[in-house]
Amino acid sequence: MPDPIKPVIVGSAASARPGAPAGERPDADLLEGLNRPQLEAVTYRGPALLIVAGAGSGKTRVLTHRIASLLRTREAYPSQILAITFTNKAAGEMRERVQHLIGDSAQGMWISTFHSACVRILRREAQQFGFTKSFTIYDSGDSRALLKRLVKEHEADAFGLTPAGVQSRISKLKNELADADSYARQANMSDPAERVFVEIFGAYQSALQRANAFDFDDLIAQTVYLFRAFPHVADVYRKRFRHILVDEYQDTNHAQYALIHELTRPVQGSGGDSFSSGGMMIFEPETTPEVEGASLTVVGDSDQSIYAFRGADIRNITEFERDYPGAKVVLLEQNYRSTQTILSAANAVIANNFDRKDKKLWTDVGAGEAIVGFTGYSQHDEAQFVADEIEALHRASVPYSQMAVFYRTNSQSRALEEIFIRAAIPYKIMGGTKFYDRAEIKDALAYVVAVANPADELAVRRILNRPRRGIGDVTETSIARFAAERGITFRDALGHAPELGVGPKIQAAIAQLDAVLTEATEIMLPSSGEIAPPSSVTEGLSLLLNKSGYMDALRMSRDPQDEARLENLDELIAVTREFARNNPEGTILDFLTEVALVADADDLDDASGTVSLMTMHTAKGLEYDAVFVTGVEEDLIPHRISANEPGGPQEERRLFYVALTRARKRLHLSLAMTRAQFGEVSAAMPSRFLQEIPHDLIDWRQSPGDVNSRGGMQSRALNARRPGGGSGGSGKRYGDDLVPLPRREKSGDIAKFANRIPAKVRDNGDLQLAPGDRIRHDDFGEGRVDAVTGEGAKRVAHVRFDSAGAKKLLIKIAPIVKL
DNA sequence: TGAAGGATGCTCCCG
DNA sequence: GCATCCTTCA
Repeated sequence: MPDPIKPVIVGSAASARPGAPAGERPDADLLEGLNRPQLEAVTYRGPALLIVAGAGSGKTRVLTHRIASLLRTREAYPSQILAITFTNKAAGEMRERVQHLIGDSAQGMWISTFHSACVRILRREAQQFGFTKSFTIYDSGDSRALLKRLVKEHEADAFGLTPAGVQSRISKLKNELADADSYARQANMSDPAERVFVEIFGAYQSALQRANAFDFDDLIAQTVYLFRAFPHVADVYRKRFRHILVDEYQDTNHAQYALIHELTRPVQGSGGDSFSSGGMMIFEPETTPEVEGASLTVVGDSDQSIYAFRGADIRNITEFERDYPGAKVVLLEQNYRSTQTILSAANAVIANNFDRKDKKLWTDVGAGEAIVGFTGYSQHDEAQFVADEIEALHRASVPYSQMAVFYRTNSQSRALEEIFIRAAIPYKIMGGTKFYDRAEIKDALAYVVAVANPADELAVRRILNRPRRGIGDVTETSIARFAAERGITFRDALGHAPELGVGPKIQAAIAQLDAVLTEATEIMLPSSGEIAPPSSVTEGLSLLLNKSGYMDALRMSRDPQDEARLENLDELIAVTREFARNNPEGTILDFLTEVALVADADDLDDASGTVSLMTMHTAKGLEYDAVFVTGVEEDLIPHRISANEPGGPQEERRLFYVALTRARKRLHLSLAMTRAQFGEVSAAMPSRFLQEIPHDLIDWRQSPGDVNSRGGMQSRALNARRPGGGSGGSGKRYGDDLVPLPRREKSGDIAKFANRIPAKVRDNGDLQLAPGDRIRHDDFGEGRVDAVTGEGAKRVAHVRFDSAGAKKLLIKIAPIVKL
């Protein structure tokens, strides 16, 4: 069945070019070497296509070949293609691969993330609804800072509202396309905390508007709003994009879903002028002047959905066929990445999720190496093992660049780093402490923003006293008051230093800052109206940093860290030069967009011969010959916080599944028996997920049992039955009581798991539960319902289990029965 | 106004 | 264990 295919025309594909004889398709070379489902995914033509792509099943290949095929057969102009990827990096790679396939004719496609695509649209259309095209993009730090001020002003802490809490609620609401007004209508306004929240939400939104700024969530939500409020604007994009492709569809949230929905709507042909731009499409002249909706291709794998915590809605993919009737579904189940051993382990783990459709990945590359397991006494011990193993593999000529180390939380990287430095292993941390999150970089960018978008008060306030100019709270308030009285912006108030009623020294400082900003504005946004060259970004930034005294202050400082800060600023200047090189037409706005959306400085170069360290989330979409999954412990993976969220444990299992399936040839699983967190050492337990892997797949160099009994190298180890909670009075530091293993019925009994895998998605229908009801859960046992919240498919039962404690469960799919 | 020092709380994941 | 916040004092 997986036999490589000579260009075979599959059904509907032929209709794409009725005249072209089989075998002479212009895209024939693009179809070579594809297996049958892949071929179908590339050549199917129709309004909607869902490609269910298991891990490593070649979906990037399918997507790029599909795009290339559309272009090659002249079914689409490049400008009619919109491809959405999950990260900027993925977008860059996809563009490169398409270009490689069809050459320069790929120019003009939009291949980008949701956020970049929306910024592009908003920059063009912002003036439609009260913004200008030079709007600022607030990252989560910026909105946090703004909310902090608002929470303080509204004295909301008295109601238990924190900036972080408010921020995450607002973010969730925006992902659901709720705004302050619509939320207020259905909120319980008799609750004072709720009332204050609504006030803050409203104030936050109007502050953003005043600052001519969007936060991350707004980029999507406001674009949807724009399309809905101004159909003629939406029509422009509907006519333009005839083929929309979305990768990682399982991780889209409701707002993103709605955006795609808006874009794929048919165009109501109010004006007949529209056909010129879509010239390739042929319409029956006698039918109504309506352009049919764009063709939509989505690719996803519900087993790899790992962003529910930030609003991703797995139903977008599971209900695709309902949303797009007549949609074609193609399943890619052959894995080309991993060995059978790795796949078997991953399959066994994910099979424990009760709310999934069964799907089996297979490969024909053979069993390969056993999975290597290791249990360290401490996280340093574990890190040492990883380092030793990496060295051994390197000596066996596995390049460093083909090895990666994953962990659940960023804080785990520190121990690894320490050991790697000592072992002289070249490594690089992906993500983590972000370059653009550093204070000095944010300061520098705030200077640039103050020039590009003077309405952005937050940015101007940020640089007001950086470097120290003796401008404190008092002065800042008088500037704000002056601005309010005169009805001018905060930025413009800086130009009136003598009228502010402050001391002469401070007047001079303000006037100096104003002069620097004005001078930089002339460079980056010349008043003559001509467009400054991209090199003006470098020029303007250097001027701002030098004439403001920012650089000098760092140079004079005796704080050793300030030297590193100077280097970072040099790095930023280098980034602007690079930007100018890559974007001959780039403006200051393009530059700011790029740095706001490319959050990590890691896109630089991966081929540089270093081991990659990253979180399991960051690992999505990547692959390596050798993978080390570290910290495979309870409370880490699954993470402690996930236990009380509906669907949390399942999401953690999917995350672990994603981590395992990144490995091509070698997989290492490691954990530590003790882990230091918050400065204190505590005992750790092996993750329940370890037990879900068939035991004969793991070769334990040192199993939890070994560490437990201090070297009794019996392989009873992990799988051994534990004496029930017994503490066997050992005085040893790593005695039994420190390392209780998760409860287990019988050693080696995989069969137990088999009956937990239902053939289809579990569905309790509209099971009714009320407070006081008793229920039984497959995993947690019996318990009593305390409350029921939510509506429809999202109803959640708050259950107090007799032994497992309080949990929240999604009533529709939880493995529960009413007693 | 700003430096120093202590108290606090936090950390799960991302564009 | 660390960064950030807050108070205190010069």
